[in-house]
Formats: sequence, C-alpha cells, structure tokens
Amino acid sequence: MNQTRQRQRIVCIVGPTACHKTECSIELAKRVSGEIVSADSVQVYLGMDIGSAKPTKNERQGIEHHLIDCVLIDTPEFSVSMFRDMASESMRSIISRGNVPIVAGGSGLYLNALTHPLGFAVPRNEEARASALAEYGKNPGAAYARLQNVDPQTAERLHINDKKRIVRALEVFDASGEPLSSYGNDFQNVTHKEPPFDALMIGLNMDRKKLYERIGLRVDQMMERGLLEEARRIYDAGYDKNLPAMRSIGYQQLFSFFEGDCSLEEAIEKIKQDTRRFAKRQLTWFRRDEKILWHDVTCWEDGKDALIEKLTIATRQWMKGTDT
RNA sequence: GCCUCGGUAGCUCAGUUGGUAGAGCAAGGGACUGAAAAUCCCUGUGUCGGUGGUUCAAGUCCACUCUGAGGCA
Repeated sequence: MNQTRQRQRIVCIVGPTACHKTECSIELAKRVSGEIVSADSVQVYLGMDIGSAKPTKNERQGIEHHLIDCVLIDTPEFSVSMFRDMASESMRSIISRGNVPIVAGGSGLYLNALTHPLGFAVPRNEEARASALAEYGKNPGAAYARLQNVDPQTAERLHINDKKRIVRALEVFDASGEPLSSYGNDFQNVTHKEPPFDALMIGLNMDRKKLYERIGLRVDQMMERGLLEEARRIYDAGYDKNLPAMRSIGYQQLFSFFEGDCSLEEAIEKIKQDTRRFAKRQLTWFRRDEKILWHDVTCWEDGKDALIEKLTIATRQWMKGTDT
C-alpha cells in the first residue's frame, strides 16, 4: 500500500465534443510515438461509427487506437469500471512497447476512472436493481425515505427526482448490505487515495458560438456520410431500446424518426440541439478539474501547428518526469 | 392615400378597470462513483418600437412618428 512505486504517467486530451480532440491526439501521437486510448462511451461499440465520430482508418494515420469497437451494441453490462479495466490493460501494453499512452475523449466519468481514485462499489445487480426500480416507480417518496434511513449520506446529496442514482444507491445497499457512501461516494473528496494513473491533463475548448456552429456542421456532415443508413441498420437489428448504446445522441433521435414520431428534419435539429447540450454538460464536468491546462482552439487551422508543437514539448517533459 | 390589426425576453406570445412586467420554447449555470452521449437540480432586468403629453403613477390613455401584415380605393 505504500507509494514507493511511481504511478504511470499518461497524457489526457479532454474537452467538449467537436473540439478537435481526435485530430489533436493523432498529431501528438505521431510526434511522441504515442498510442491512443479513446475515452468515449459510444466509440466502444462496434458498428456505431459515423454517429460517434470515430476516426476512420485514414484519419488514424497508422496510429494504434484502443477502446474503439471493443464491445457489441447489445452488451448491457458494459460500464465505467469495465472501461477502466480494459483501458488500464491497454495502457500497460502501450507502456510495455515503450510508447506514450494518450487518452483522448469526452466521457468525463470514464476519464475520472483513470485519473481519480474512484472506488467502485458492487457490480450491477439485476435483481436488486429491478426491485429498487419497482419500489421507486411505485412511490418515489417512500424509496427516497428508505435511502435516507439506510444511507443518509448519499440521500442527502441526491435530489428526490434523481431516480437513476437513488435506484443505484438502493441497489448497492440491498445487494451488499453496505451503503454506497461507505465505498466513497463523494467525488470532491477523494484525494486521500492515489489515482490509477498520473495524467497530464490537456483541455481543448473554443468560443461557444463557434463550437455550436461546428456541431451543426458536423451533424450535417454525418448525415452526408451515411448516419441515416447506419442508424437504420442498427434500428432494423431490433435491439432492446433500453440498451445504453441505443440512447446515444445521433441514433436515438433517428430512431424516433423511424418510429414516425417526428420528421427527418426535426430529428436532425434535435441531434444538433442535444449535442449542444451535451457539450455544455461536458464543459461543466471538466471545468471543475483544476489540473486541466486549457487551450483555446477557436481558430484551429491557424493555431494547430503551434499548439501541437507546444503539446509535443510538454508531453516529452511530462513523460521524462522532469516537470514536477 | 384611407381603414384595420400588430410591434413586450434570443423566438412565439400573455399582460385584467392605469400601480415601472410573465409563460412556453431557446439559452445559461450546477451536480455526477459499475446506465454517463445517460440521469438530475437551479436560473426570466427586458431603453414594453421612438418622441412628446395627460396623470401622484403609463406596456396600458392621448398626439405625432418609425415599422410589419392585411383590407379598401
């Protein structure tokens, strides 16, 4: 349990969607002999390519990518902790090859699973979850009251409407007999433990208006590249609508169109709006991480060479361990 | 040219008999420990088109003016 063994150093490129994270990470990898680990909750799914903005074979330029296409769409049990295990394994192999692990992605919780000491509690327990869900559905107030009773600490930080988290907290208690808070459920107070990796955190962000413009353009581009057909293929495969993958932005809205709930134009507008809101939430998430060194990429084309040069130097220094 | 109806939050519109404004959507902020592209919480100050006038008090009444839509010549 002592910390004599130095934690492994990695580089993370984070930020809201459509902020050039992919291109930036590939360019950096080319210069520092890096391999990329995607921290993206949708890119993991095989077959969800266009909508998740996976880099194409060409765009990858021979750089090795991990945690892309690693699970099937109908994998209901895929989760953050599974991501952490798989990503850690990839990281180990990258380091053993003498390369630099570059984590690039926008799924905040996934990133934190690598850079913060999150102590995940009991695994998903189908039975306990189903019963907690039924309990909440029947009477939210009573379910919340029970949580207050068995795990007052968690109850206090959750709003009574926060169904998903209340159900999860009850599930953990019912399955393990221990309150969720005993596993350490306070995000802001986890500094007493060591995170799995020591990360150089690089944040990319741009002017909000410009970001939203880019999101709109990118969605149109996805449609040109065949998002409709891709979504149709997934829809026709008849997966369970409750699968996490089925709720992803870009697919979810097109499914509504296929069901006849809205026009194609409305679905596309909704994709753009939901992506904007998602980007906003991503920013909320990343903003509180004070370790992130932010770079403005509003004028990407003009500034990218200089930025990548800067990041290359920073990465080399970081990996040598000379900058702390 | 005349008549009618409009001009109030980014948008669509409420606004009672005069007491300096409020809904929906959009947007912004926050939270987040095995579903996270998910889920949840909070947030409405705007020269009430402009200028004058009446009044203790005008989004509300009057005059003029700018502007949009429709109608009649």
